[in-house]
Amino acid sequence: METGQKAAIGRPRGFDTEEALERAMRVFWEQGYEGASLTDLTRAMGINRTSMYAAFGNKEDLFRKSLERYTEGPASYGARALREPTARQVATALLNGAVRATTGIGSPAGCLGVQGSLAAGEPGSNARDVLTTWREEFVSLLGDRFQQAVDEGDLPADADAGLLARHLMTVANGIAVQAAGGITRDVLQQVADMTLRSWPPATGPAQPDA
Amino acid sequence: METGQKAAIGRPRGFDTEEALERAMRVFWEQGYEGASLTDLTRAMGINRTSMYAAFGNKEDLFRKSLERYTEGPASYGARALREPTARQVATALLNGAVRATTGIGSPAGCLGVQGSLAAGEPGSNARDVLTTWREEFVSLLGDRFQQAVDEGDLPADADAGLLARHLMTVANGIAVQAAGGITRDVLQQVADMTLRSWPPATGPAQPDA
DNA sequence: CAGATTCGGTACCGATCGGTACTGAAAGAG
DNA sequence: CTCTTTCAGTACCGATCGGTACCGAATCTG
Repeated sequence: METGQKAAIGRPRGFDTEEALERAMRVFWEQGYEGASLTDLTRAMGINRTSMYAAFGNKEDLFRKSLERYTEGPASYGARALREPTARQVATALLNGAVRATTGIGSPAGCLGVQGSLAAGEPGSNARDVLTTWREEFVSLLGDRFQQAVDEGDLPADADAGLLARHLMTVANGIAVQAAGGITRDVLQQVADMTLRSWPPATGPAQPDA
Repeated sequence: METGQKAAIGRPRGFDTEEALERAMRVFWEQGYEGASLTDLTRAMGINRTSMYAAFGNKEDLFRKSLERYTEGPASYGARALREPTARQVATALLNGAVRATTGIGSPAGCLGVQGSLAAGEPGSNARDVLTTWREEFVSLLGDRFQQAVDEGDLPADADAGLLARHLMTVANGIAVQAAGGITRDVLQQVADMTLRSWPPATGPAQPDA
């Protein structure tokens, strides 16, 4: 109904839904779910409240759709990374992509999937849970990809695919936090390079102290 | 005035300031600055609004004081880590401390210094900046500590102390994000161990692909 | 054209936001 | 005791929150 076949009858919509969603996404990205008011959102979208509710449902729906757009836009490096031919290339593409996406010159600093809502009061708890699920789904896919690499002999047979995925996600999310704090792209790229230089890290028992 | 010499005249305060601050800290920790309403805070503190304003100033002051208490309480592992005798022990204490603090059984999941406010609207921008400064101050201290290790020969002469500090902070903050998403202590400890197993990572040119 | 449908805009809903004036009681000094 | 100070509580402030009823205008079908 909202985005199905375009209704043949009635006055057509006077604004570009995709353009409006793009602008809403950026507000959520910059200010988080709770920090983005309807006034902030509709002002950035260039439409009024009524049109927003008619086109997107409510604030929570708008947030979900913004996250979808974010996934297919600024965060599409994640899906691309999963399709890289080797585990090392997957890791490299993921961290490089995270650095680029969280420090884009024309985009808000940080990652919508992290700073959109980490902790929230009751009215924002749904948005927080949506983001948690969003992150965990990616970790799961990443773990599957690394397990495939183990099965193919691309990673050592005793490698813990899930742990490698969790480790990489931890660094990627850490990069997002640094970026939100204003750390520059070149510094974060050095952090990513440093992580990748010792990747895959050993999964076995701890190495003795140097 | 607020916490100086106890005024000899007038009715004495009917609640424990430290206890009330501890409870406020936990609310900010769980719900973030914007997600914690005055009603949430005062209800948890067991006092009414008037008493809170008289004792702590306003919501922003209460947040700052909660962060101070957090620094000296749940986050005191940071200062302790800086006093470890070797750079490796500093890194180990920091990551192990982060894992423990963000997954404490009786405490909210995650780190107040991260999820307290990463992105915010205008009314919460001060709190966000306070936390950014808080994190950056620690990175600075950590960098100083590693530079000292370089000077002492505890780290290689060509090691980039600032970058090592940034890298470690990135992992620590990433751990906090995972913890906020409900990831368990043992998994995060494995992530920390994995990071420490290849620490200090090489600072030089990238190693060739395996 | 007539009729149906949706547009964008205003004005408003009850609830909650952070913050404060006011009040009567409690506890100090003298 | 009186006087002063601060307590804790209620009730309220204007502003803003997310969300909606209503409107005239615009644009479709037939």
